[in-house]
Amino acid sequence: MKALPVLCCGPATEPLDPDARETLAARFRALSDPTRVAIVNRLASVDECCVCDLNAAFELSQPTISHHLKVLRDAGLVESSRRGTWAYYRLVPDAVRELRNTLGG
Amino acid sequence: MKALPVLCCGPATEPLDPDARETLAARFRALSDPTRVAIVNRLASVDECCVCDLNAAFELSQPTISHHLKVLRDAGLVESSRRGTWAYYRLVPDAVRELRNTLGG
DNA sequence: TCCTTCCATCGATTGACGTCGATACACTAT
DNA sequence: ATAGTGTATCGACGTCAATCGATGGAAGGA
Repeated sequence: MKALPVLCCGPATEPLDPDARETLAARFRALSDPTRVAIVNRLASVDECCVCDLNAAFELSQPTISHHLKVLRDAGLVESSRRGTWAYYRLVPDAVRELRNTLGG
Repeated sequence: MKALPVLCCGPATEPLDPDARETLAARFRALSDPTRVAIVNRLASVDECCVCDLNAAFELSQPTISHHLKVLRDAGLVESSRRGTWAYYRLVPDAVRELRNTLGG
């Protein structure tokens, strides 16, 4: 996912071309679900988290959690790595920071 | 719409209760559409805007624009006032700032 | 009063999303 | 090999959202 230097909603914002609108909307959409907000929130306080812990933490089926993680991955908000049998997910701080910056400085 | 002091995604975040998850997700969902991002972006640079201008600016039907404005209104991101025949929409800067703050300081 | 303009709402349709069970895949241990 | 566990993907279902045409309502002008 490319960097997104343009602002959308803060002071001194410049007009957005259709591409930028789509990109921004896609990123906000990744956070438009309560479960995904909660996942990101949890990752923000934990640095790294096993999927099995997330499965236990949210009263949702394992495929549903896996789906939400994929949405967050596709949005570039989280990244994963397998170590042995387990998959660990981390937040991508730069992605969150970029998203915050698009809301104005 | 109430204030939302809790952080969701930044450093030193605290766990979110289900209510906060819903509220945050609802606000992000309001920005999960390219047209709504563009509307907010436009309002951020203009201070006030007539609906008729928005209807002209986006190649969508008048009911569709009205629908998006209602979504943004319900999310507390914009507010409107009628003067004569025309309706004027403004950004609610505090709402945007709050949203930015939930992404971390 | 009647007509026109601007905006909001209604009803319908189409497409996208959240959820789950079933299944497939990867790794470990026996 | 075989069994078992942790994760990802698939297919399907129900629900919600985006869009439009049609309609309603408010304000102003002839």
